[in-house]
Amino acid sequence: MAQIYSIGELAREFGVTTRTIRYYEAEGLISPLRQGQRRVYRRRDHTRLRLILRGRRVGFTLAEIREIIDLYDAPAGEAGQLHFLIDKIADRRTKLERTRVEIDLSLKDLDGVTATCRERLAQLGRVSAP
Amino acid sequence: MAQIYSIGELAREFGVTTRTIRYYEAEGLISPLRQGQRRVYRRRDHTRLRLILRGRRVGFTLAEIREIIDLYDAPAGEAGQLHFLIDKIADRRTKLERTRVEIDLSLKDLDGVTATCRERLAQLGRVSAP
DNA sequence: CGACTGCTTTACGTTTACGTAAAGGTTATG
DNA sequence: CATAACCTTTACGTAAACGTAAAGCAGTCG
Repeated sequence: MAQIYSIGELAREFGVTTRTIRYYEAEGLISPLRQGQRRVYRRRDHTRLRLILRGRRVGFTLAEIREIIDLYDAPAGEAGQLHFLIDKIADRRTKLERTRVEIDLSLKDLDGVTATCRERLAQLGRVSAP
Repeated sequence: MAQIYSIGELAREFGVTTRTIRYYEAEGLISPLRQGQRRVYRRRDHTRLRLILRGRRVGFTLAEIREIIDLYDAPAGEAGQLHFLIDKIADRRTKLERTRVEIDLSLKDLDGVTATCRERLAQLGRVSAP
């Protein structure tokens, strides 16, 4: 029952190209198994890719994403490493929360523009078709 | 009382380089006045720059930002243009709202990682210093 | 058997958003 | 008057994140 995927299946599901997925592998973000030449992706790779793409959409660079993944991947080690990871995550949280605030501000900006548009439309209506 | 700024002042205030500001001008995003050779920025340019930088931080490309700015800048014209602008803004809103959702999901992801870290730390504590 | 489909590697190309000199004009300051 | 401290243009360079093309192997369908 162990779900596996080919690179093409993953690409279709997530709406990216196979090039992108191979690139992430080359950058050390995913490590699929192999059956002969072929890449074989497990559930954890699937999850990993989902997290990577989400990270990208919220504005993280691949380097930032990798920093978390790397640390999370091999933290069997010392407490120091774990604390370091926790700190890194706090950094990412801070960035995300800032971005959230900016998004809310941007939404207000856009509302303002829309309002101005509607006013002008109303004016046009009054002038051209009184 | 009309506030004006030099390019250096703007750069310092917003924490960007003058190169960035000149680049935005070359890309048609800002149009400062000139006094001789020198660029002179008014309040509206100041506002414009703030909006551009915010747009960037929330994940818009300069092309997306310009599309709004361009349309907003010269919409004295027809109703069709105004409707087009309103549609574009709706697109941007949609994108922002999606990003917001993804940010919330990412925050949950990060919380999960942190929780795992803390558990492992607790285990380490129990083992190495019982 | 041949053509198609899907995978592989290698490698150069591209876009975006600037960075980084280089070479020079202009205004204030010691 | 020279030397900063600004500004200017021109132009080549760069990092990130892929795109795209070439050339080839492996299974499978008619």
